[in-house]
Amino acid sequence: MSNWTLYEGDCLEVMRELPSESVDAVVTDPPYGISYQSAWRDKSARLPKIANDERPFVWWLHDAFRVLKDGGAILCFCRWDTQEAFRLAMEWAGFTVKSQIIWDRQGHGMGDLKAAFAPTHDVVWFGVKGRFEFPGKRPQSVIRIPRLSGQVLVHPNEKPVDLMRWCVESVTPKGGTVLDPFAGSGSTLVAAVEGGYRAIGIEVDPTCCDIIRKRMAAVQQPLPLEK
Amino acid sequence: MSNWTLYEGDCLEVMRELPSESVDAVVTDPPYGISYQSAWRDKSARLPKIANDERPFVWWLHDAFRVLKDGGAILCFCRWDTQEAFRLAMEWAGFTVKSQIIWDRQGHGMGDLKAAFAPTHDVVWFGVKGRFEFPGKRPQSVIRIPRLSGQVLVHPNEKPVDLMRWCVESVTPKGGTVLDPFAGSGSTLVAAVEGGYRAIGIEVDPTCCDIIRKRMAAVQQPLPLEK
DNA sequence: ACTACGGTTGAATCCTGAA
DNA sequence: GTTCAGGATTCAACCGTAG
Repeated sequence: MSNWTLYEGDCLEVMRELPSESVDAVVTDPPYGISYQSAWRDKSARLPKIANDERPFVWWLHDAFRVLKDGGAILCFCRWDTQEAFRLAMEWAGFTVKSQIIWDRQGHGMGDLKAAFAPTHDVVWFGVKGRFEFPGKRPQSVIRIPRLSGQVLVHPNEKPVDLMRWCVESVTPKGGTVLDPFAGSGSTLVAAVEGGYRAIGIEVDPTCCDIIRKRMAAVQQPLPLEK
Repeated sequence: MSNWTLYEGDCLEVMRELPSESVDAVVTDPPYGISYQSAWRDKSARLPKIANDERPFVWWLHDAFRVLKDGGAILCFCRWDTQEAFRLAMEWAGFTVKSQIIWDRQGHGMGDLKAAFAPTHDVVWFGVKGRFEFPGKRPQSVIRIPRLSGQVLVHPNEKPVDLMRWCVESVTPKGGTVLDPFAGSGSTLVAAVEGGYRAIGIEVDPTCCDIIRKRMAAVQQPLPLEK
């Protein structure tokens, strides 16, 4: 039996079916706007980008709270200018937001070249349900891992596995279950399963799902041979 | 004639008297609104409470906007959990908040040891009035400078001069005027004057003012002798 | 009286870097 | 090495007051 599951479907619908208090941690990178189903596919289809398409997609947080065990944790990626929406929604969903974590990715995109600092970081909110305790050493609020370069990307928003491993290991009890409702390129699942955790992923885009299954097949190679 | 001025008094009263559009940059570290008092050891050894620290102290922002030249910038330090108050108030005062900057100070205090990441960063909001342009290279959003330890003067939160120099140089035109309405230990003034800028400081605490004057006297040593 | 709540006090926690 | 102080804290315990 496999220690990971991928649901191909809308995360709101899938999460509704997941049992309460069944996962130890939620680690995810939700979309910001209405093109959340697949920013990637939209891009290749050359849909025009709407300037104010920055509506944070927070509706999964309610079920995320229900599905999480008491004493469990959530790590939610966001951008500096949408962070407050996610922080508020997390609180409203029942989480206690305990920390702002900074992913110092050391490389930047463009932004406003004239009048804005080159953004080399992303924000990750850390929230808890009930009384949480770190499974290991207390981690620090800044994590410095270079972002993936454009050429190795299989997904526009792909996170380094090292980063996701740090996330998972920081907040999940050994062997626990990690849920990523926006699996995307699957880095969270790879990191979790490689680290000996159980993983549940949800992804609506079929192309992404194919990529995830391919990546996970490689991970599933006999673990003892690795490392 | 000196290239720096220190006003000993309440920043709201002093700023009211400053002429409009007279400074190129505001760089400051206001009371966070966390009612902080270090409670290590016994009561008698405690440092004095920071004035105006009960709630986020944002009332200076209105005059800060007026006093700033068009095209000028503001850098405002805050903590992750009070940052939103300052961002909102900056926008209300007229600034356009362009960037969130992270000071990775690489050392942390205590916080919630069980259920919060060790906070090793502070947030700095970057706002502009009108059309701003960086005087030099476009800076990045994460600045990594170790915090001071041990040699604290009076404030529990003295900033490294290197950090303030980076702040001042990033946003102030060469030889411009920098205003710090919460001069505190005076690091901003030291950094500005050392860098060939003009500096205006305001500080309400007489002890802090003495320390600032002492530090600035050292800075005023013939500059050519310094490195 | 007994609980409920708000405000204040001090103990305790762990990691880092200086001694 | 090894000890030790110190840290933009949080939490529990303890009041006093109010309902």
